[in-house]
Amino acid sequence: MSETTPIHLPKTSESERLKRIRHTASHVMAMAVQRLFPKAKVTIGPWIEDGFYYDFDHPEPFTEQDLKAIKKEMVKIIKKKLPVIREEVSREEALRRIQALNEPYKLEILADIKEEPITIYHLGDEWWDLCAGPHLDNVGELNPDAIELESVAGAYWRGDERNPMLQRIYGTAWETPEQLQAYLQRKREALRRDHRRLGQELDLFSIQEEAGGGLVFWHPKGARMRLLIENYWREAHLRAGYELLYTPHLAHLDLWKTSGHWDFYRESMFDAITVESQEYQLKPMNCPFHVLTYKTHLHSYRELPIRYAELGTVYRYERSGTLHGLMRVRGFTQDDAHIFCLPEQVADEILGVLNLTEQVLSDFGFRDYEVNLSTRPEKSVGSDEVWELATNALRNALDTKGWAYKEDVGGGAFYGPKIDIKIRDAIGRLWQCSTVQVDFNLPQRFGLEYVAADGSRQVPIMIHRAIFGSLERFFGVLIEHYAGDFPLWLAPVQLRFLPVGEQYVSYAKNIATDWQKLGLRVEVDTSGERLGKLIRNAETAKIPVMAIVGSKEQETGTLSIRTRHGGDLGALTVAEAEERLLKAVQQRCDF
RNA sequence: GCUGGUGUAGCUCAGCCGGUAGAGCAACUGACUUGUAAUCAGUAGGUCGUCGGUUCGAAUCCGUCCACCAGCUCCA
Repeated sequence: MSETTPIHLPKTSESERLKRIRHTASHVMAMAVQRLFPKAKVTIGPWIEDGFYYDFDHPEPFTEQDLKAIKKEMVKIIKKKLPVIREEVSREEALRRIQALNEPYKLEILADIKEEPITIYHLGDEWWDLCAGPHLDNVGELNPDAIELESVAGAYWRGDERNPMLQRIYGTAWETPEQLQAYLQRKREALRRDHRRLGQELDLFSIQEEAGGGLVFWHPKGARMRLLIENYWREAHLRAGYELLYTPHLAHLDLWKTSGHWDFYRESMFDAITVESQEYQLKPMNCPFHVLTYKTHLHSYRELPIRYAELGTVYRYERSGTLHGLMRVRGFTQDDAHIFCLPEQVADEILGVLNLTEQVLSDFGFRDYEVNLSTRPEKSVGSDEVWELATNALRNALDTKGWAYKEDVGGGAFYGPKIDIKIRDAIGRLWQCSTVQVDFNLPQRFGLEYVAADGSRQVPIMIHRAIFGSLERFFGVLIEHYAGDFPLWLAPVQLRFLPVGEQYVSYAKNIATDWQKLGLRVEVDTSGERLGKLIRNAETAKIPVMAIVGSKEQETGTLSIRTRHGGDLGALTVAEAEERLLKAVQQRCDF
């Protein structure tokens, strides 16, 4: 693939200077807004990793034009070089001053501040805000050419949808104009890689209004890639000691009541379907089906661990506003697996999952991860001891694996703690894909058991895990990671023959037919265009290898090879080209 | 679901204050006989997202619903 040099830009949290710049910029923006729109009430305006925002309560929506005017006003304020002055006041004094300004949201914020004295930051003597800081010493330190107001969006007061909707203005501010340009360049790069755009351009998939939002159609080229991904996955799992299952897409609603999903997950489930006065539920998860499969036999401790894997398609209700290309959909296929094991096997099994995950992800080009361990949430089932045991098992596996991780307290599933693995893509973005969860809940609910060495019946421990997470999302991430420029082994079309004239089409077709039989994905361009156009078309289709055929090639039994990244490689015999192709595919490297 | 924006040909988009649609690319046809990122000419292609309203007349104004986009909220 092409080596896109990652642009290194500090995040706010990594830079004390940026924190000050963005905090101050946010206040300057708020001041500018209130000068232009006296009806605007201020709320909060923190820094975020790439910039800052400020939420306003204002009766009319802000427009793009308004943003330009606000930026202009900010520049005026910056040019005044107003000093930023910190003042400490008593709670009473702060209250008095806020009331004088008639800022209701500030009153609420004040009520939430526990400490005293209250800190206030003044911009000269023209404007002030409650704020903990830190700030620049003077607004004149802001560089107007390193600031940009980006967008307006709705946001609930205090992030609660029962509260009034405010208007949030997003902005970004940097130390230098060069940094701002690099940031904007990174945004353009993300846009270039957008899987929704590439999915259409490369004809990989579609989501159609006629069918409904969040429902994915895999087109022939996308389907070829999915098949490759699935085949890889099945082989890897069979080698790792998993058994493969296929289970139905729906089941009696009662099954979901037994599993607990009806109680804990109903808001994400489609409504039940009534058939012959019985209620059926489209599955939002595969676990109960794997549990039922386990239950079809009485198992001995000698059989454990049992590892069931399935590419299981699930349907989840997602609110319409949250759908997003392949990343957030209503129907998707999980690469799901459930491991039933003995308590003493848990640590090893989790380690095995982490090893398999690393192998699979790295084969797809992802070698950089961010790992989170999520602990017990408020809404959950099971005893404290059981949670403790499960959480420790995950911790131990991570320690053995030697992976650094962060703990997300309260971020676990309702039925157990989990490890989440985010993968870092070519431009440094993180994507949630893999997950490993210990589940002490479902086995109990379904009365799972095995016969122990002493003949007693015991409850097995269940581990739930996915590596890709969802094939749809993983495909989306792959598209963005490679910018549609897939490695040879994954490319939907690996090679295209470009005949210089129509009389060479049959020569190309003969080789193409042979190569197809070897499992290579090749095609012949029969459009009859000139070579320049044929190359251009192959390039825009991001086909990794081109084989040019004309009189020279036909006479000598050769192919002139041009690769997408290596340019013209000159003539190779058909046999040489074939060998190199097969080898490159097998080794998952470039031609 | 909420706030704001958007929806015109397969794709990207133009179409002012209302007078029943246009470009480029793609597609198709023909000519050109072509050698490493765009040959030329022609043809065809649209209930202007949906349904309703205002009007003599609606792509254009109003309402509704749907979808998408930026966020919020949610997210096993």
